[in-house]
Amino acid sequence: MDYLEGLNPQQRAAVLQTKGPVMIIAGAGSGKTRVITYRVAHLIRSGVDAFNILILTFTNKAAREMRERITKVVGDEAKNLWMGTFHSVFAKLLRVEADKLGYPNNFTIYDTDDSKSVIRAILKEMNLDDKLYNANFVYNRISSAKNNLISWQEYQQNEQIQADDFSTGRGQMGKIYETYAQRCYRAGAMDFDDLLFKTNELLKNHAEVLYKYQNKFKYLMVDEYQDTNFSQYLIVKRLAAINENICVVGDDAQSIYAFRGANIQNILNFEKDYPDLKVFKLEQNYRSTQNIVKVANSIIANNKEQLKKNVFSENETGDKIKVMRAFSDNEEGKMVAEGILQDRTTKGMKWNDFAILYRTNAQSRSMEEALRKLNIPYKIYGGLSFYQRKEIKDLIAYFRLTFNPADEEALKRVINYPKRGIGDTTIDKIILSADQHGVTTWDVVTNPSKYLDGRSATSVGTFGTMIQSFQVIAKNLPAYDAAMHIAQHSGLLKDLYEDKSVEGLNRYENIQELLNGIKEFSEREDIEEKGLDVFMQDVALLTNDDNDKNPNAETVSLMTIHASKGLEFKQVNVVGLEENLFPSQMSLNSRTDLEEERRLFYVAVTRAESKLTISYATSRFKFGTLISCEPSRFLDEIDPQYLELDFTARPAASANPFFNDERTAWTRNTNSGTKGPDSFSKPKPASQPVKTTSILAKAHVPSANFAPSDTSKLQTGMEVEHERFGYGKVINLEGSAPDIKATIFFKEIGQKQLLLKFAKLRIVQ
DNA sequence: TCTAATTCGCTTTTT
DNA sequence: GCGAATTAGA
Repeated sequence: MDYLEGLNPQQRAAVLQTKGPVMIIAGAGSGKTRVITYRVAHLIRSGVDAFNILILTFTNKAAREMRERITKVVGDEAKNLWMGTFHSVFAKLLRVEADKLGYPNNFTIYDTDDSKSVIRAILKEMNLDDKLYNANFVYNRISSAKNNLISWQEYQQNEQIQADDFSTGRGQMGKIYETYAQRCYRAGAMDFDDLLFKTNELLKNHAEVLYKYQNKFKYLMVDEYQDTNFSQYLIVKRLAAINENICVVGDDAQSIYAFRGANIQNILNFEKDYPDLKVFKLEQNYRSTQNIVKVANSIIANNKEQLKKNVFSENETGDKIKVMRAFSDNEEGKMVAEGILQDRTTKGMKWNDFAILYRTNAQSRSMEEALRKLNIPYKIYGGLSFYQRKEIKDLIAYFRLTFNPADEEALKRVINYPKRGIGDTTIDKIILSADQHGVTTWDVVTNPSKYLDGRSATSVGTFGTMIQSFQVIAKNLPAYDAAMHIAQHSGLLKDLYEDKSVEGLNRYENIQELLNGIKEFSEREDIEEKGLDVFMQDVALLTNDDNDKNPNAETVSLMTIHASKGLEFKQVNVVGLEENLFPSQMSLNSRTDLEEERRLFYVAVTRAESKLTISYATSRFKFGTLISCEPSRFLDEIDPQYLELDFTARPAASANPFFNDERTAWTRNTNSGTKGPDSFSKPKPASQPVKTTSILAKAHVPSANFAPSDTSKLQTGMEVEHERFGYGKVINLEGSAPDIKATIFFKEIGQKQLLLKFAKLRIVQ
């Protein structure tokens, strides 16, 4: 029981309460992971069989780390715990029970791209306006229906939903949902939401299955409960119904996934579901300085909807929170990078003590450039995952098709890659025939002469035979050999090998890396079945951090705030505190959305242990144009006594001629700044609307006599006019006709490289 | 059917 | 200002 020492009274009480419904409200940095770890350890030490414990986490990484920590306390017994994300745990369960839902056990998991591609195809077939029925919109609408357990039948029968759709002119939504669901079913595929939706269906309609898992999972724990959606909520509720040994852990202040269906009410209403609920509040923050905790509290105090708690810290007071103003996104990057460099030198810190957090991935660019200039090593988390790269998806599509030949998205992806003369027309015909004859696309591919005409039938038939040969190989060879065989005989490896461009080389290396990964899998000793099919089962649910080759490298971390949840760093920079960026423009229409943004800011701030720096820029590039920005309203909400302002930045004189004094006058300047942030807002002249107008967004208006000149005599130093880019000076010419490339510095937009044969230029002099 | 050029839409976050 | 998707031309 030594693990109980070193826990505070609330933590200890939460660990010891192993029976019945329990809710642990864990403030930021309050030792939540420790409590979960020790609670599980305590369950096992008290005689509960690890096989009877199910722990649901939000990310694979969290599950992995938790398992490691539990292993340290209880040893190898931790291997027997069921632990993972909702999606991975229930995908595993569905693979066992799939036949009860009419699915094959080796069903494919469609990722978001697959789903949207299916939707796009349906919209095309139905001849619907793809502006009104935007694929993203349709996908989100179907996704949110599924997350609320509304089937396509219920969707079509629900008067409220129908009225909504008709009022926006999208009366076909129900039909699209129906077709989408049937298409997925025909392809033996489930999308991300189906993994939860179908689990509910299974538990609801098959009493014996429900009973089996209720008795298997006698103890349930759910981490990050504030981020669960209705579908997840009901799975948990159903599984816990007999024993009611259910423990949820979360923090309503850190609920940041409502946009994808998470329902904060799940945590706020938990008490209603379980009247004899025991609630434990962990309020002491062990992570951050008092100033950081107080700033966080003053931010979240602006939210109306929240559970009462008092997060406090007994750590040192710490530095005040520094607020920096920059004049552009690039300058913001420079200030952040210089600050990091300086602190590392003067305080003797390591690069991985620092993190830069931002609202949107697009912001990483200016940060990266600044870090690179100062030779600071950094790593970007998030962004395009390894498994989302085109070449990886291509090879995996071959694997998918091998094990589930009904998988239409995989078929569409590779039937003509590498090129085998099977064009769009033929592919459309395959899908159409499948529809008309009520068979799968695979039936068409394997009986081409029955459904298709001469020439295309031959090439399709050859493709089908090839996939059939892969099926034999995959059945008889270990994962790595099978994968290698498919990569070679599909022609994919050769195709990439022959591409000698930099990107091509990269793609080839990525394929090698995937194959290496499969090889490692083949050689693992803790897995008995080592077929490629077993490897494939997890692939769709893997994310970027599951492929982190060097997690302990000494680098500065760059990531979105969402990705930073659960992490901590000695020093944190939160950047881009601007209206329409943070809070995001999308959030400004409703209180609930705005409150979610505020919780996001709360999450960002509470990642910091000893030093927090916040910054904003008064102008930044967005969609390739420069816009001016106002400081975020969140800055005004912070209690100013904890802040220290750094408004020393001056616009660089030569960097951009369009930063004139008139612009800088818009924003607060140094003299009022140092006294205290009575307001970060710009003075707003009544007559002149200055709201985020794009000062350079307007296109260049060509002069009246604009006509492209003969550019064959163009020389360095000449002044030219471009139809859209405006006036500029030629600073370099390279290459030989007709491929002469000109480097031109345009007054309004800066340097550009143009190919003379394409560019329409008028020579001014 | 394939390739290259052009247009489009995008930037909120992700299992 | 980028990558995907669409379109035009061979």
